Amino acid sequence: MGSIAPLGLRRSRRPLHEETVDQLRDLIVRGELAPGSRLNERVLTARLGVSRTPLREAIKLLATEGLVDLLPNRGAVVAPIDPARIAETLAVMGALESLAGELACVQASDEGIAEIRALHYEMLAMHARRDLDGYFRYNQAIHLKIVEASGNAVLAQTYRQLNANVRRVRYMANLSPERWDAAVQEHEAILAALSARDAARLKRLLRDHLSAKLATVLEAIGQKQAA
Amino acid sequence: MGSIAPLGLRRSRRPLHEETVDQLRDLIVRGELAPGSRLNERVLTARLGVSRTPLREAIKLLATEGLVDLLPNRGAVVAPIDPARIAETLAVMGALESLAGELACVQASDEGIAEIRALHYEMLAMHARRDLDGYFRYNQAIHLKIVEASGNAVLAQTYRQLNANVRRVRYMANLSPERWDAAVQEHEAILAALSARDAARLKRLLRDHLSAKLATVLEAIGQKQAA
DNA sequence: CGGTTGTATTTTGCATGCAAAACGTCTTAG
DNA sequence: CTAAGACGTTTTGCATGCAAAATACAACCG
Repeated sequence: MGSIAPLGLRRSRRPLHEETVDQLRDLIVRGELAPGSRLNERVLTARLGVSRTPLREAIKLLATEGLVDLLPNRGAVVAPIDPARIAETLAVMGALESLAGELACVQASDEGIAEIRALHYEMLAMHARRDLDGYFRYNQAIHLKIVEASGNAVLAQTYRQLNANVRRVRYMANLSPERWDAAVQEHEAILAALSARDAARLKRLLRDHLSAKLATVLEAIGQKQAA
Repeated sequence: MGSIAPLGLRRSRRPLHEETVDQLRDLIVRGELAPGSRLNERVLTARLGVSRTPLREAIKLLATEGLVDLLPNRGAVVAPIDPARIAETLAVMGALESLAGELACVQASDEGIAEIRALHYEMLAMHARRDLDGYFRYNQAIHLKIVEASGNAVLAQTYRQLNANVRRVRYMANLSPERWDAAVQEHEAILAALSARDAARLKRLLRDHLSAKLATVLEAIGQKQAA
């Protein structure tokens, strides 16, 4: 089922452990490795085509990101999706985006804002087509761009790290049409505030947007667990 | 010169790579491994008494914390103290503490607040004695307690991680008497707002306190680099 | 028949080995 | 005297080996 390790041609410049981190994180975020499932080293080395050393380094990194739990002497498991933890994470991300919005209103270049606007329209296109996957992709890209537009690299990295954990939920959550439409409206307002470089307003909008997302996500998780 | 590895009695329950992360982080934060110095694996294995495997795992973890920089095929160096990066980090920490304060006003138990008050008085004692080291220790403890009192574990962990990077500066920074006194005053106000569970006020105080800290730290770094 | 203990197997945790890349040095040509 | 190149050494990156902890299983005892 899973794709075989590509092997062969390694443009040697990318360290194997980094590559492995990215592959593993992707498997976890996309849910291909289910929450709670054990990370057997022998199995994963075979699947990813690397030896245990870089694999173990990768697992430890992902543990600090909260994507896996380390059980001493018993290996690692994919971290379960804990609604309380997701809520906490989104609260933190809300504070970060809020700060990012403030900074972006001052720091962002006109080109940067233009790029965000472009992504916004791409997202609208996905929304019009009811392409949920594409929508999520552009949605993510927009939020990330805003965070990057803050010009604060530490902020951006912290945000990305937290985000990995939340993205996992997406593959379980089906947005209701109403919420989807509302989210798009919120994005319109966000873009307008950013374009006007209205920091106070953007800050508030981003925080509210994240709050709404939190509610949506928690509801989705609730449904999933009830099912 | 450096202390020899303790060796011998390992209460086997603590994984060696974790132990190594903590030891290495401590060496870096305390400045015993100077910013910019290379992390030679052979040297460090000898110094810490572990083999290369857990050491390398530790180095990679610290890289994600921003305490070391990884140079592909050329090992790792202790991350230089970059004033711009410190500033960015403190901005993020300000947002986090600000959120933590808001939450703590709602979430904290009376006992939790009492403990913070106790730490505050310990800190005052250190201030009265002009014990800068002790002061810093209690200062840290207070800020950490506030963050923990938010009841948001993700927030607390994120904060701690960022904090490691800032703590390094402390060992270079000598507070001016005026700034020191002002900081103590700010802490008085912070404690008062927390005791009153005045979220809006605490939020603002914490943000301002961090801003002042930022200014202090940047100035200290400037002096150090000028020297 | 249930529970417990002894044993084989698996799996992890750590140490070490091996090849390739980087680094330093010495030589030599200009 | 400088610069460039070749060679030897060091160091990293990854793979693998080995011992201990954990797990699974089975026989034995109650």
